[in-house]
Amino acid sequence: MPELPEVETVRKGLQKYVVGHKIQDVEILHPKIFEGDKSLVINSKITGARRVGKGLILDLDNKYSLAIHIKLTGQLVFRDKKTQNEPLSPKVGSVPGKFTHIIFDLDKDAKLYYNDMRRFGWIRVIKTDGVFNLPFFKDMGPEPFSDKIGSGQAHLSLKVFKNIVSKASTKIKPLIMDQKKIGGIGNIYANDALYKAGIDPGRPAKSLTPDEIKNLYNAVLSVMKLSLENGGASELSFVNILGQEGNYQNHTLIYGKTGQRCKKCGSIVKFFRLAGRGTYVCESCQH
DNA sequence: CACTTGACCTGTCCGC
DNA sequence: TGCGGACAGGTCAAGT
Repeated sequence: MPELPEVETVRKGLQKYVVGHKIQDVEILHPKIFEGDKSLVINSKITGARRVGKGLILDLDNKYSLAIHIKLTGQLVFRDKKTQNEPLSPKVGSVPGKFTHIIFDLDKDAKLYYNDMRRFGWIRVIKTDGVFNLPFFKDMGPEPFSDKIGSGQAHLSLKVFKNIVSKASTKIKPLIMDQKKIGGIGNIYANDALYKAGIDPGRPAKSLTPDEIKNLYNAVLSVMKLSLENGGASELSFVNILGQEGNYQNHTLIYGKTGQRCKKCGSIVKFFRLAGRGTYVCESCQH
């Protein structure tokens, strides 16, 4: 579930609360999550928070960076004297908690906790100028909104989107979720965007007409913009930097609505598996 | 090469 | 009440 809007929500929080702090120590409670030598980041100051696709980068003032991926259930929660009384979502519980695996001890009595119930996520120490040598970042496709937010990743303009879609024989849903082709789109927004654009997720990408491509492009931007405005979707474990939930899960168009009636035509929403992923479709609205 | 399946994990939900 | 099994979704590795 953490897709572009969720990860961007975390990035904004890191920028606001964590950037400017110095890392005094790193407590590694679960070694698998933290890759690299923690002594390379201790006593350095955090100078910036970037996002590339669904990945995060904390830049330090010593030419090193922390690359972070929260995968499905990762949480980054900041606490200091001012924020320690802010209510935490039940999805966090307490910090440190049962699923706290990494604790960054920051200056000014602040801490940044990394929680991850399923432990799929990772934090890597890497040289700042080597971030894009990591395959995950190197292979990231162009992104929606990168002209306005993000880190200078190539921009997914309509022209670029058309070029990607019109050439691919892959089914349209797995295509737009392929991070190498387009950065940031995951299952929730792929489902909602295809529904909004009235396109069958199983259509071969190159069968889409220019109008359909344009509609889908606008639908992707629209659902993600709404989610950004709502602080992301908190279906599973997602919370922002203060441990608070987003609200897009209450605005999904078709994601998670199996058996309910389509808001456009009243047909029953169907669920099936496409390329291994849960897929929701209104068969009378999506062609 | 494209595509599918399994692995990584654990909480939640459903049926019996 | 409890137990087994399916399921959730991001990415990578391995298999077809």
